Amino acid sequence: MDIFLKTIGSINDETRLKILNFINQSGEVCVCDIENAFGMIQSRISRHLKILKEGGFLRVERRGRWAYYSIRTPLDAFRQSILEEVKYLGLELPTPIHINSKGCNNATGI
Amino acid sequence: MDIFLKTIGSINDETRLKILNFINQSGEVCVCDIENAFGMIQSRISRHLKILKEGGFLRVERRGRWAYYSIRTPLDAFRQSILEEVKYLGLELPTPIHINSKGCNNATGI
DNA sequence: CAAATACATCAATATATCTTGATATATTAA
DNA sequence: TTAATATATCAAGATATATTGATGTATTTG
Repeated sequence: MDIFLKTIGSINDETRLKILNFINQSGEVCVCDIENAFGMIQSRISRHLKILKEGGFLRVERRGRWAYYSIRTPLDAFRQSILEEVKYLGLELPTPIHINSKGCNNATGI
Repeated sequence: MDIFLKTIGSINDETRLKILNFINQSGEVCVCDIENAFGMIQSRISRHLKILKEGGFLRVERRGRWAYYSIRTPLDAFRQSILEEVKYLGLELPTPIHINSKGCNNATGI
């Protein structure tokens, strides 16, 4: 029950749906990629990623100073069906930005 | 997107999950059935039913002074998968009460 | 080592959602 | 018609969640 509510709660937010969709279509991205793509401050993105991770949708891998987020695999059927549903919501993906004012340019991972 | 969030929001609450599960296993029930079964005040149940209805899970049919709620049919695949998932959460169903202090005893509809 | 980068977390505020009690509406029964 | 029942809705307070800006931590670079 608690896990279910955590999962549901994690997708009960427009920003997180967009982030989830973005990662689903991008593959592996680091926090600053999302930060740049969405034009939102880092703490906000970081918090949403944590919630999506705790909702069971994402995995993180730290490499150097970057944290790479991607869709967790294997993903159970229920979360897969959610991902599919989200995919067809017609959410506009932010235009991918590959170079950042600060130096992060790991838009597609590595 | 708005519809999706409304659907997700409607199941993002423990009480509503229990009500949804209860209706799913009971068939057609009136508000006072749920009120009695869960021991919650009427306005609370009524509000949750409205939210579940707006989330696309329920339909209502008014007959006389009763409002009978049941799972909406046909139900799209996504909401069906949610119902299935909820079904296996191990939520304890309240013991069905058929006779009420006030007079409602329509526990199983009709 | 010192500075910079990438990310996480915290505290404060804003916003949304839930619960309760009161009230409104409609239907039926007396 | 009056009273009672079943349900819906509203207003107020309580609780939860989101956003921001500040700070903390680890890693890399010079």
